[in-house]
Amino acid sequence: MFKKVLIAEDMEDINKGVHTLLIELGILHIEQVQYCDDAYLKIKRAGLDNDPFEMIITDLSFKADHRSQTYPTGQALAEKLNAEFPELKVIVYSVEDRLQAVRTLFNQYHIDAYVCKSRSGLKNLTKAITEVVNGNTFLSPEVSNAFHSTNELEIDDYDISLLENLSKGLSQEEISALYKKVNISPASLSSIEKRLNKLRIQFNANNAIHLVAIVKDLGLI
Amino acid sequence: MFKKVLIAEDMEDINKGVHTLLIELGILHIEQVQYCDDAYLKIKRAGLDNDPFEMIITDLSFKADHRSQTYPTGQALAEKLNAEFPELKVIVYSVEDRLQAVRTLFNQYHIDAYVCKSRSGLKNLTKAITEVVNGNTFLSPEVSNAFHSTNELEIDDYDISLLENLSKGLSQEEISALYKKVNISPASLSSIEKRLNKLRIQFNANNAIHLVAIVKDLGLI
DNA sequence: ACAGTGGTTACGGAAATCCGTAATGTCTTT
DNA sequence: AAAGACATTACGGATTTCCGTAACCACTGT
Repeated sequence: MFKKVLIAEDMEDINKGVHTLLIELGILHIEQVQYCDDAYLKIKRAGLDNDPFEMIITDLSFKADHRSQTYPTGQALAEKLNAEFPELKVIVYSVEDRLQAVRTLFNQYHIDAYVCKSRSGLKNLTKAITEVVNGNTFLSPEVSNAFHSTNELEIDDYDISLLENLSKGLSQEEISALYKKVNISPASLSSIEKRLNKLRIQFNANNAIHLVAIVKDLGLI
Repeated sequence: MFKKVLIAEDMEDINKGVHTLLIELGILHIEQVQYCDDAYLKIKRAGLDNDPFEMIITDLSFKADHRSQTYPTGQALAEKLNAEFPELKVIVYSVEDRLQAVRTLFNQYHIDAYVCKSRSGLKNLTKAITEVVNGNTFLSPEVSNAFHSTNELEIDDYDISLLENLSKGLSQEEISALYKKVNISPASLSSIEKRLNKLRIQFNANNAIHLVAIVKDLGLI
């Protein structure tokens, strides 16, 4: 079992719940922070002191408040940690169940486990810790089909990008202009319309609003 | 301080966090349930055994699963408890910060405290317990304007219904026709447009797609 | 009763979407 | 080099959304 673990979670109650669990698991040195920036600083300092953390358990979303943050989300923190402390084990513990987000965390930021907060969140968190201790990875059942999945054959990164920009409030014309600027092809309004039309048919959506609602529910964006 | 308290909260981690807090507050007899129906049964049984609970701390939303429930939400539970056990102190502990919901809980179901889950949720929960012990009520600062309500820029059930129908792919004209059919007022296309415009401003959304994406992210629909 | 307020409805024009058709481009195959 | 397949772009019109203005209620009140 690990000896030194950090918890990054803005909600006091959850933070406390996880803390109690870690104690029960026999972890001796546990530290807690409520901001990603504090997490980074603590890890950095522990490294300099030659007494590094072995693992961090972090949330994804941290409610913004008066303190401006370099790493506003667990995702940003994971990216930084992966670059600077690749040996540190990272468990993400979040309500988020978007498959695309989970994929990114594993593939690009090389996290070690992803646990969904849910009714049996702590059970899964326990399993995840056990697996990570043994050098394995862990994926909550809620998002287990993020990898060995049969679905979403037809849609590619371009489609995802399109849907994301739509959901961010860009009009199709603005997306066209954006793609022309950053040299993404196809960029014409006509092509974007056509692609969205294909997606609407594929997902049985009545209109763009419906489409975005559906793919958000599916966790594609 | 109370001696016998019940916690109703479906999320394991939060349940555990609150539990630890209650121990620290010196409450001797603490029981925990993850379903509202179990909460009701435990309270009922304790009453029959002449060893009633003095207080319950309950969440509002309980994620539905295979077990079908008589009281699916904390609100339903609060209503029942108010009718059957009026002397039982009730603290609602929820992420929900909709003023209308808070007002209903206090005015109709006579709960004793409402605490918002947030970064400093447990601090407020501690205050709430202290107040309730002394026979007072407590209201989280996040929703403190639920009663001294000068600002009424919140969203009501009509808005939610509108957003849900939008996300289901109905056009504004179809929604208008639907509302006319089932006698929901206002039903005119013009009013629907106006209401959506208000919501767009409120949520800083560029268009209807953006709006639906935002409220889905917020979990409003 | 009369102005004032706020909510509902009506209308019109600008913008964005939806959707079909057609032209152009690119690449492969022969 | 020609033909075919397929992706990209262009264009036009119908529909829908967006947004401002204004008329029409109901209700309030010194």
